[in-house]
Amino acid sequence: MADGPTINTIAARAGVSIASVSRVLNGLPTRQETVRKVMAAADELGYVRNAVARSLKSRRTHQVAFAMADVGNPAYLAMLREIQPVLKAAGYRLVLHSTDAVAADEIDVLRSLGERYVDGLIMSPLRVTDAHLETLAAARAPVVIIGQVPEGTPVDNVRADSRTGVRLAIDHLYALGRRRVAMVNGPLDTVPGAARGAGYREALEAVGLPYDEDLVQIADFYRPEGRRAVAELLARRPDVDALMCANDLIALGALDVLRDAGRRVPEDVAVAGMDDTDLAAASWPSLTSVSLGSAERGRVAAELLLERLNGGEREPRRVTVPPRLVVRASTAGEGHCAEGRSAEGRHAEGSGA
Amino acid sequence: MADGPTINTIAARAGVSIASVSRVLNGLPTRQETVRKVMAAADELGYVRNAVARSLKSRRTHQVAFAMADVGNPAYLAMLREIQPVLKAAGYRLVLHSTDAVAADEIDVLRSLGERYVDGLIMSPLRVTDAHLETLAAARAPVVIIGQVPEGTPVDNVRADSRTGVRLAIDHLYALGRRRVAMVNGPLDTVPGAARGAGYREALEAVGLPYDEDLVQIADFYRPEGRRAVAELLARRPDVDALMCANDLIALGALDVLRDAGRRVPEDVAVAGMDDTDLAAASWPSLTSVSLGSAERGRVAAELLLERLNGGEREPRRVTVPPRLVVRASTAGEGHCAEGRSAEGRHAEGSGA
DNA sequence: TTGTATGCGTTATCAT
DNA sequence: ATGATAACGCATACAA
Repeated sequence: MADGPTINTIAARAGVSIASVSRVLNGLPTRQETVRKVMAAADELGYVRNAVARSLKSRRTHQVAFAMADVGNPAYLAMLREIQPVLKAAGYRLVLHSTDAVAADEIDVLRSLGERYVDGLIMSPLRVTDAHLETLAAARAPVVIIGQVPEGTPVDNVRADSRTGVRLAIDHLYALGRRRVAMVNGPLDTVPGAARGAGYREALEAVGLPYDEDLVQIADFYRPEGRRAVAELLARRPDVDALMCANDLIALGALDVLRDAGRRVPEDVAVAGMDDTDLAAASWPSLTSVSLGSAERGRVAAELLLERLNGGEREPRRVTVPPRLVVRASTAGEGHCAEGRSAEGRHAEGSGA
Repeated sequence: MADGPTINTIAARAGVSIASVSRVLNGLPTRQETVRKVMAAADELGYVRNAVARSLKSRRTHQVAFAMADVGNPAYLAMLREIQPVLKAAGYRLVLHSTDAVAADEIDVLRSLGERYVDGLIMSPLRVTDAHLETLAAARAPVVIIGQVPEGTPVDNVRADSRTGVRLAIDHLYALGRRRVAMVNGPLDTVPGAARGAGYREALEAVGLPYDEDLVQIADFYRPEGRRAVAELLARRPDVDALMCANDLIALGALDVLRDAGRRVPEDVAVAGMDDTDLAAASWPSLTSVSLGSAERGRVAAELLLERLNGGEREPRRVTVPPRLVVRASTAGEGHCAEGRSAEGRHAEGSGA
């Protein structure tokens, strides 16, 4: 852990100037003999370039930040899994921020771009406030937002379409013959909650089912909340034959309650979730879920950012990633584990003994 | 995104020297009037300290790297979830590396410490080779290894004890009256596989059960592999009444197969996993699992690193985190969802609409 | 081809 | 209390 050698050390050792050392290290045209001497000295001394000094000079850190609301959230992790390799391949390091969905923290991250420790930022805020937009406009580095931003905001923007996502699921349930399709939605004052609620109404209308307030139940986006909500719903409307849940955790809660109540899934009640997290494939019965393309959104965001880092200025771009319905046992019915059994062998075991 | 102001800009604006600006910004004793002028100028210009220049001068980046084998692995994520807040609280940023468990990549990360873009590193390698140890010895920044390193390696080291972990589970199964306890282990040439195999033999001996080779089946640490292995095992030994699985994914595969075979869990066959990932609580029946303290190992590693970053030199320390058995429905029996229903409401929903 | 000298934005030492 | 100035390690314009 002793102090490492610098180009000065090498220059002295090789008997050349620091300029020559720098040139050799950067592959600029140099006499063979000099190259040899420098490389030899560098090797012997175990020289490694100082990234900080290099950044100060070049004004590039080759670091990119990703600010997620919560490291523990599977949806963000799906993004992270895609973002990481894209950045790595392009020679960028990833700096991770967890903001706990606190607006002030998110704004701090935006401001901190002025410190110039990263070349750009990918951020996925839960909701975008005016303060966000203000800071965003003054951001000192390129930013890509995963989520909803108002029209005209001068940043690249990657969004999901959960509204259409809900429609996909409802169409599917309807096609299976379900006619009393309830919605267990998240809080309506959240962006996802509002969009999913709207999708539900639209979808019912599209298939010609009446909208019945009795069939809508609000739950926070957690499993215990899902249990509570579905229990209430069942008490009020024991005749439901399908549950559209606003995310996988709520859906898992629904499965718990239905099981306890002796309702078979999917025979008596079909259940669909959203987000298509790892948990959907792990549950039993495995859970039909609407993928909102978290992974793809992450990948696209990373690509947009890289484009801007390399290419420089261009018009802000907006990309919407289409949802996709992943049908599993909780709605399909034939052979509970039909799907959900294919490609989930991706998690290697890593704990030491 | 214009070029930000520097202390020179501020000095000019405030009519003082850059030295005074720096002093004010760092809270060193300065005349009130000067402070006022500098702060005013800084505010108006929206000044933000350049972290790169600062690092070059101070030789501290306030960044720490965490190198995990696979961003997708829940065990590493559990570590990350704990590491992140600890570092954040101490004013450090987190740089994430995913090495895909490739030794060469891990060694690259160790070498890259010479670039001085981080002040320290937490690394969790799948296995530690001689090349690792060599590079480790020459590392240019403090390193904490999560995993097994040979006695005498000059780094802080946090380890799990999966051997004892297996014993906990076997004791539990024995106490429940199970007498034909099979082991579905990972490959024996991996560190975890070897340790868990040893734990199994030990545990059997401790409770007075004979070791029967027929009851041991090897599977890779994935769910489909778990299915394959358990199917073979059942064909060979239909009389097993308990399965000790080397990780949760294998255990989930076991549940699949047992269900298809019409064996009730836990009445006919009890199943235990390892790692206590999120999946264990999501499955049905919920899965009894041995926690190897991934979260705590992460936290301890972060604390050890911080200690060294603040305190400077001291003897390398070694911490072993004890395992803990988390009993759920797959072995407990009374009311399938008794446990596993408590505290898994932690994942907020984050996907935009 | 090579060396000298300057600047990147800070912090810190030294005079004043 | 403040200002001029020298590093920190590197890249490069310019001179030789």
